Amino acid sequence: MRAAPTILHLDMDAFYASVEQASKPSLRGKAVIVGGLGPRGVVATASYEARRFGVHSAMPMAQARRLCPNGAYLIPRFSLYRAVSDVVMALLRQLSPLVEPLSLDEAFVDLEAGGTAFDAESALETGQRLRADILAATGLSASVGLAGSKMLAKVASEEAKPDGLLLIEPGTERALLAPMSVRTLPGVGPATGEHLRRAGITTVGDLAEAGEDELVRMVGRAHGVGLYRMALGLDDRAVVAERDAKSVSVEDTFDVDLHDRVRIRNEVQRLADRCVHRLRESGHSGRTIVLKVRRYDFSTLTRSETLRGPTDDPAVVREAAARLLEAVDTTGGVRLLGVGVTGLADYTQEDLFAQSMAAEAAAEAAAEAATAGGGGGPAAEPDGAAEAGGTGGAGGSGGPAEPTGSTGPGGPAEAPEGTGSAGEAEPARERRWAAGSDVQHAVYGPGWVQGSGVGRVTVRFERPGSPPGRVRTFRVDDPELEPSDPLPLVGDPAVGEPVPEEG
DNA sequence: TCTGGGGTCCTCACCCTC
DNA sequence: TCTGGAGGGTGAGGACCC
Repeated sequence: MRAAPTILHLDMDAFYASVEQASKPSLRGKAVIVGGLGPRGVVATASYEARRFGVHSAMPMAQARRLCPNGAYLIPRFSLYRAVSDVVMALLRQLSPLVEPLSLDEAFVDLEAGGTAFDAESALETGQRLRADILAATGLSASVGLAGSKMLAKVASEEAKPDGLLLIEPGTERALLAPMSVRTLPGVGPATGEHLRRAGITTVGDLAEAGEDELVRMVGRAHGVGLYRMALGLDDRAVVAERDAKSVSVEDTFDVDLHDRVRIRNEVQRLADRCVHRLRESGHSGRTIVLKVRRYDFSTLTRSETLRGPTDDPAVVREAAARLLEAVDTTGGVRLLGVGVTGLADYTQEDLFAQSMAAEAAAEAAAEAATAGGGGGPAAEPDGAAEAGGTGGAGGSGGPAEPTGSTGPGGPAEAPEGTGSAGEAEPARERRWAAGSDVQHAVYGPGWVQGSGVGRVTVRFERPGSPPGRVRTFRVDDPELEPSDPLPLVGDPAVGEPVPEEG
């Protein structure tokens, strides 16, 4: 029996760029590129207009600017994207409790589990209604794929893009997949694609013909078996609503390579603090600390250390990261540093310590209450507190040090939370306005920064739903100009108001 | 003007224990 | 007592995804 095509894959079209176009009416129909604007930035998303110039995600910004010199280049506004994503995910959850978000703009939905679809016809209806609902709620277009498995639903939505819907009828999978490039399949990236190409395998049909044994020989057990099954259109992975995070990390690429060892150490400490901040926000602690270093030549290495128990203590993570850094040669320069924590838990070593102390205290109290002078002491060592002597860590630099009893609960006061730059008092600095960011002017109202430089900032005054607005230029320190929060794309009560023409 | 950030999963090597 | 193999934990790196 074949599975009914009731797995839905939703993919918002050019999400970040589309949100920017919806929020900035003057950019509709124009090439919009969202990404890092620094000297080492890359493209996160390009609008379909920009893609016509050859711009695509993960491309270096400098290259994008050469290909599309007249595009609008904007920094990402994640808070707005997250808000829009929440609206979309809520619509999906009305269809089924089994919604598996993959990112802000993508998700799988098991329609059958939600009772909203049971065959091709009802699935198509649901998909069309969903696209209409998303458009009404956000003003954005989405593509929908429907099939009997996650892999095929994703292939379908990819084929449906942009702004389309495609259902893969059960029984037609193999014929549909056969002529497609191997790169269509999830898990086949540039390296595997090239590996297969050298063996004369370029299409999904070639993969199926090669056979499982050959694929396992070429790309390894897990990957080979998976590829072969996908080539046959087989995929029985379930839609999973809740996934536990497995790691938390932060990293920074520097505009220019760092050479100064002291500066590098300081950056690692800052990253460790940021990482712990994120770790705590997510309600986790972790046992393995990972330091990532990308050197001047783009070679990347990681060093890790596993502690005896999970921690969310900034001092412990900082010390571990510092120890790991000591073992890394940074001569020549460092372009990226990162600190991460894996082996996540929802308790800490300190919790266990506190538990064992409480258990001991209770045992002592009980013993005292009994006051039978025998004094056998607490019988059982609480297993959380019992620590085997050797850490068994081979090789490494001195073995993992203990999670410093000295930095107990509460953590050190000097740990800066968040990303703030070194907390020295600085003289008043020229205000900086990032392209694409939201502003509010006392006279002209809401707008966004189109560009800035030589002491001037250019602002376009428009809002979602308004006609394209006018551009005005101000001094960067104009007191009437303030940064502001993004406006909602749909349902902004002020949208009816005209944008002031003259001031 | 080369190549972000935050993840997941897999593989391999090495060491240790049973 | 010695030896070999299985299997787990750890550390490092690579590929991939959005």
